[in-house]
Amino acid sequence: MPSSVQRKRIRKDPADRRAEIVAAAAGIALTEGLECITLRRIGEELDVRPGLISHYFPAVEDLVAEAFGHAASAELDALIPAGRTDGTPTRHLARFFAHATGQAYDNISRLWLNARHLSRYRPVLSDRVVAQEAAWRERLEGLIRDGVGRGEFRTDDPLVAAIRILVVLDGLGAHANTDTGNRPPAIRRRRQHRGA
Amino acid sequence: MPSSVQRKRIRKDPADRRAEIVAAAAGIALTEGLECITLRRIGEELDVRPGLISHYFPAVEDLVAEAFGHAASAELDALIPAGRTDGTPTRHLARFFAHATGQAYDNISRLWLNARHLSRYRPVLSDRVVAQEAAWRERLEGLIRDGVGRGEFRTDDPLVAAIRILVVLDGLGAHANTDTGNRPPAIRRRRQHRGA
DNA sequence: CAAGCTATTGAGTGTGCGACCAATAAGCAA
DNA sequence: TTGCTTATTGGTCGCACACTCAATAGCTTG
Repeated sequence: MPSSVQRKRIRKDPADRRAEIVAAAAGIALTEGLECITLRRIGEELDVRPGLISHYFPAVEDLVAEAFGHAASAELDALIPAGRTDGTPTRHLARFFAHATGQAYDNISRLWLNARHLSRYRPVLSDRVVAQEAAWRERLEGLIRDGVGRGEFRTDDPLVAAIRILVVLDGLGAHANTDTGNRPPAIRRRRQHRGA
Repeated sequence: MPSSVQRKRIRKDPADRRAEIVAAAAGIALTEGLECITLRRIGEELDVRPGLISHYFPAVEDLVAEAFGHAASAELDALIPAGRTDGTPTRHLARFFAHATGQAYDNISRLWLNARHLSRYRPVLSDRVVAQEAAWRERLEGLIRDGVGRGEFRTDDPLVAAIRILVVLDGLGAHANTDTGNRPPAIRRRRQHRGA
């Protein structure tokens, strides 16, 4: 009868189980950090033996990379929806800045910081990071290009403008783990977008 | 007679030994990363038993923090000398930019990235990072303030200008582990300094 | 209902880590 | 030279990790 002493096995469809593992790992990555993605930790999260995680991901590094990709691309979709049809570019960009400079974005900043550092040791993760960087850049560039087309923004080079925005965002996000909360207002204040 | 099978003990002055340990740890931190600062690794580096490192640093975390502080403050001194008497602020700032955007700075970028991430888990290190951030900010602010006093730069708020520079530098440095080397020239090109 | 496929478990291996401590010997002082 | 202080060693302990694999049991199919 005891639920913990003898647990009933739950046998799931492999695809579902795999997705479940990735989702759990992505959650851990966001809240606790990528190095907390261990066979034991994920197994505990899903109430499953560590060996099962190994079964789906023979090398943990692959799960780490997958988890990062999952979390990062989900966040990107939330930040700048993929198939924008509603709203103006200006409105979308404003939403982007509002979210990306808010406190709720701290976990994402931490994740990027985490992933960029860990990339030093994990080639598979590194590839994912590079891919996500490209995805974010392209999505933002597309938005800016759209705005330029509609006469809402002015810039000679939407790609460079996008990169500049992302660089500043990365620079601000670098302090997500150490910030004591006393940024000068001039830094905290959202920048006006401005041509190249 | 074999040097490795039975090593002659070398007994050093505690202060010297301690400094030696910190220097070795700082070197490892720069080249291999802060998580490679282990009792075994540092002991090997100095050809000494791991227990000795424990003797000087009962908690490894303290050594990690010390090593980071050592490396970071040494780099700051190399970047912007403490007691500037030679050269103009413009020249010093130019030197600063030249060095901080060069490839030789990659190890420093990696170290900052490393430290900022690890700060998430290591409070002692976190304090050091905050302190070094302040030191860098103040040193750069002093340089800018000097330049403003001499009429070489123009800005209403040297502190904000310094922070902006550092934020961009952090943003660029975030990619030290993943960069594939194909940055658009417009991003690579050193920015002109410009008033607030 | 029976049989087979395979998702899941349980148990074990080897590695590297920080921490701890009694024993040892280097160098200084008497 | 002798003796003392203490820097240094060698060994050990417990823990967490990834990875492996034979045994087990849930589900589906005939």
